[in-house]
Amino acid sequence: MATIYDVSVLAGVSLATVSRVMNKNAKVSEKTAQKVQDAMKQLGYRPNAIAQSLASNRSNSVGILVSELHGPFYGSMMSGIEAELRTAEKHVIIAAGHSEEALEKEGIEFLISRRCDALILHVEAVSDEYLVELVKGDIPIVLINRYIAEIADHCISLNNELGGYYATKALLEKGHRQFAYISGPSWKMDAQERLKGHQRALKEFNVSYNDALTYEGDYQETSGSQGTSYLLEQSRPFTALVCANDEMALGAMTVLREKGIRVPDDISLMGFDNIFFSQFIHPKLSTVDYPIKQMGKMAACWTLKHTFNQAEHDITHIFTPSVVIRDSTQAV
Amino acid sequence: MATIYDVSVLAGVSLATVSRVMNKNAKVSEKTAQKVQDAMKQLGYRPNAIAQSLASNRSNSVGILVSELHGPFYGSMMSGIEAELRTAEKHVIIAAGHSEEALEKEGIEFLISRRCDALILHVEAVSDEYLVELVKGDIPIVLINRYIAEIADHCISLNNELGGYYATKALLEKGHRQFAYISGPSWKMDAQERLKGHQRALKEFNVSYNDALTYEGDYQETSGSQGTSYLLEQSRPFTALVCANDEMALGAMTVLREKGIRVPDDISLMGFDNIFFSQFIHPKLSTVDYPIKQMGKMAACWTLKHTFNQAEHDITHIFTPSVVIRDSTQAV
DNA sequence: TTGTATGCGTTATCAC
DNA sequence: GTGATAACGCATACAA
Repeated sequence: MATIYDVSVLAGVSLATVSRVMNKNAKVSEKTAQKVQDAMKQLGYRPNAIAQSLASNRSNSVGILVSELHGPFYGSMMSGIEAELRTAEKHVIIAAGHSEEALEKEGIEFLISRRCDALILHVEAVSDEYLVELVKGDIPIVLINRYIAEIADHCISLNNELGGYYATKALLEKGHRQFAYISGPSWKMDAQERLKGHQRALKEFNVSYNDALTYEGDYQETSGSQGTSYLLEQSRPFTALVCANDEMALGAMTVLREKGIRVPDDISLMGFDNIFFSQFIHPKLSTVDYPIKQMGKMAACWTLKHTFNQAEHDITHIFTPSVVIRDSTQAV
Repeated sequence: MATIYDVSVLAGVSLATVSRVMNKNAKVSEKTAQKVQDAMKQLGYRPNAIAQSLASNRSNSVGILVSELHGPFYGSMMSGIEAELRTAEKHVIIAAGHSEEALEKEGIEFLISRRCDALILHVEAVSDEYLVELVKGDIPIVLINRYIAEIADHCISLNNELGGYYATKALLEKGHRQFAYISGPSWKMDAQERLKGHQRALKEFNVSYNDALTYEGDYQETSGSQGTSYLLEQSRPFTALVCANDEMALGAMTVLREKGIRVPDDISLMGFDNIFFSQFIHPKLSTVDYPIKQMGKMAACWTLKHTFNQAEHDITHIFTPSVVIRDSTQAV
């Protein structure tokens, strides 16, 4: 693979000059520039980004850590980030943390070791302290879907508690008083918050929260199905089933249908996230909108502002969820 | 950020020794090794992967190019690749090509410039010639979902034509004789192949292919909806609707339901890909299984074999699709 | 077993 | 405007 040196020889100029025409950061005469361009083309020269990074101490890339590479949620997030960064001619480097502390740390190490100019992290397993410490380092870091007071200006998050509150309140206002709830993993902050919001809404309407009608899922379809089966077996009647995310709501819907329970006639079903598919399933799922794509975009803007000094971006740190009522809920 | 030099000074040894204990590739006495480890810990030393790459000419990472970062198809593919590579302690660098020639080339350039040790490409817009040429370069490249005869051993692909054939044949065997078809973008190879398979099956059963009952979609839900509306307007009856992928089938299902047309009672619906969601929608979608996750895994194995000399992997180059009959199809 | 010296492909700071 | 040349942080052949 041709190097800058080869180009300089062929063009009959110095290394420095070749570098200059590549980066257009200094005056080079029209004539020599042309010679260099020709030489580059002739050799099929491609700059070695690794060497560039080492020498310049910047890589024009931002690292992204997500829990999983699949799934509608992370997909939207990655797309939102990438789209914004691409317009700024920055690249993304993606790693997966799999919601495990060791892997999340390893992923972060990897991204730092690759000398990303900034990091966008969706982490769930590492501690607040670790993150606070990390942020003190010399590489700009922004957290997505996580709020830590001490480093609030590094956080782009959704008010999950409010979302949980809205979801349940919407049902309460439709007259529902008997609730079942399928939560996310209790160790995940967002799952906790959403449940808290659910409970707050219940309290506000003087409906007692029933622990026996709460099931802890893992945010996947299958656990939504299992949870629903479990809840139905409790033989305590409920008219509304709130799920902590759309995937589990989908699993729930499948089981309800199998058991001949009609949605929303017999049971109203509420999801969370508003993943793209939720509007295509039947009945169309009522849910809470999580503007993850915009948040990804915002995180990308944050990095542009803090790393690449594009000061024109206004950053929204906390996003507010909104209820989307479709066909899976009705008044009781 | 501490460098290897700082560590060597603190530990009172040479640069080379520090390098040795990092890479464990040469004998170092227990004692000095310990000193070095301590120094590294004390300084919070992290090796600079960029510098390592430059010096050693390998990066322990493989580059992946996908069309989009979102969507169930690419999500599964990326996950499959990453899972396999992680067990081999290799990292993954992902870029998006957005099915546009310029962006795909740019993405490839990026990955090469980052000195990935190998590339796994899902490209749709670049030409065969370009790829053949690319493969001649010094970096190992494997293509996923694309078959080019000249470089067949670099391809991991599905027999899309056969999939299309199976899909339609399954319906024909159930007695259907009036078909409508929603295809993918006609410039995409896999869309062409699937359509060909569809036509072959029809021919085999002496059913004439009707151009007026074919709609070209873009593989997205929305186009499935649009296509279905269009086909219905043709007022030429059909009992079976074959979609070139599951997302479009989902869009189709939504429209059919809105128009009061029952699936499968009035119209049988067939998808393609067997995305995870297809088993959770109602009625459960009959489809053609595209083992994209395993194919991703296989592509990863290919790179391990060709780049990192892990010869133990047996590579399957062409995967065979299989029909999955669920609830959206029935005999006529 | 350990140290020295050189090179990897660029950028950037000087001079001229 | 252009050309030497010293970094950048590490790996590695060669010595010791």
